Amino acid sequence: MSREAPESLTVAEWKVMKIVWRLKSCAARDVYEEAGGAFGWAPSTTKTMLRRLVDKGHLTATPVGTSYLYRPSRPAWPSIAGAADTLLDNTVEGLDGKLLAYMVQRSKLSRDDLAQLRALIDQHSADSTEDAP
Amino acid sequence: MSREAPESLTVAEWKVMKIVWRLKSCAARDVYEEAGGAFGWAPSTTKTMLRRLVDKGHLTATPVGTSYLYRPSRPAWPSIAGAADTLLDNTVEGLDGKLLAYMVQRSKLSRDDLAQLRALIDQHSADSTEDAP
DNA sequence: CGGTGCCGACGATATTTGTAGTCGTGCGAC
DNA sequence: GTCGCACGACTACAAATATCGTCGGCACCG
Repeated sequence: MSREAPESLTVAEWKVMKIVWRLKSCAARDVYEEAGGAFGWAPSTTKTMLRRLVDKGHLTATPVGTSYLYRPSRPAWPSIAGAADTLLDNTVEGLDGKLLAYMVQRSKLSRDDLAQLRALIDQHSADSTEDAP
Repeated sequence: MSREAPESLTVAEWKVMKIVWRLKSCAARDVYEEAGGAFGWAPSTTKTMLRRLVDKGHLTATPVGTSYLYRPSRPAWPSIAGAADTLLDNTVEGLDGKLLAYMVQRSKLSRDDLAQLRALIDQHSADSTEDAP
């Protein structure tokens, strides 16, 4: 079976991915220095994570000299969307409004984002108004 | 620091909690009958989950006759908000706009919810406009 | 050249999850 | 009264996770 399933990330893996996504492309060192400071991980822990992530196909390692250059095999978005799906799925019926509101508040969206979101909402509102017989 | 933070739920635990949240208050039987049908779990699996959830403090069990009545110790909201926090936290800088947009689309919000969300966004937009230097 | 240090590979464990079987017991049907 | 059945308590156990340590090798310093 082709293993292209989006193999969801574990908590520890997210932490590493977040770093690599931000750095775009980096040496193991970059990652474990940051991870060390941020989560108090031993270098080996981070190395293990990197290895696992490569195994799982989340990261790509390009040999460079004696070492590797790590970079995300795919953009962050699919993973985030996947996590969002899970969240929505876990959300109890009727609480999604509250959830979205909460998230809008917690996240600091740019004005652009807010504008786009509003447009989207307007559009949906229109639709649902029409829907209503 | 004491981590009274709502011991986050595992995937399997969410499934159970979702059922109990919906039923509000129920017998083990109610849960494992539903779980059996929905996820194909053996009754024992569900029972284990219930026990673990009680242990972790997510559920409260009130003795009733020879059995127990299970009910959520806390409303669903805090758990959901916690999951939302995690998601936002895991979200790479700059993708939250997209994330919110995605979620608005995926979730089927009621017109009321949409209206409220829009109001919230308008308010934020106003704020951020003022903020703008 | 010989030593030193860093890198990735791999192995080791402790813990958590997911899934399920078994057992003693009391409730209610005969 | 007795028998079986449903329930909760406990146990089991494999797989996944989270965390590290160690080892062999190569690149560079001196």
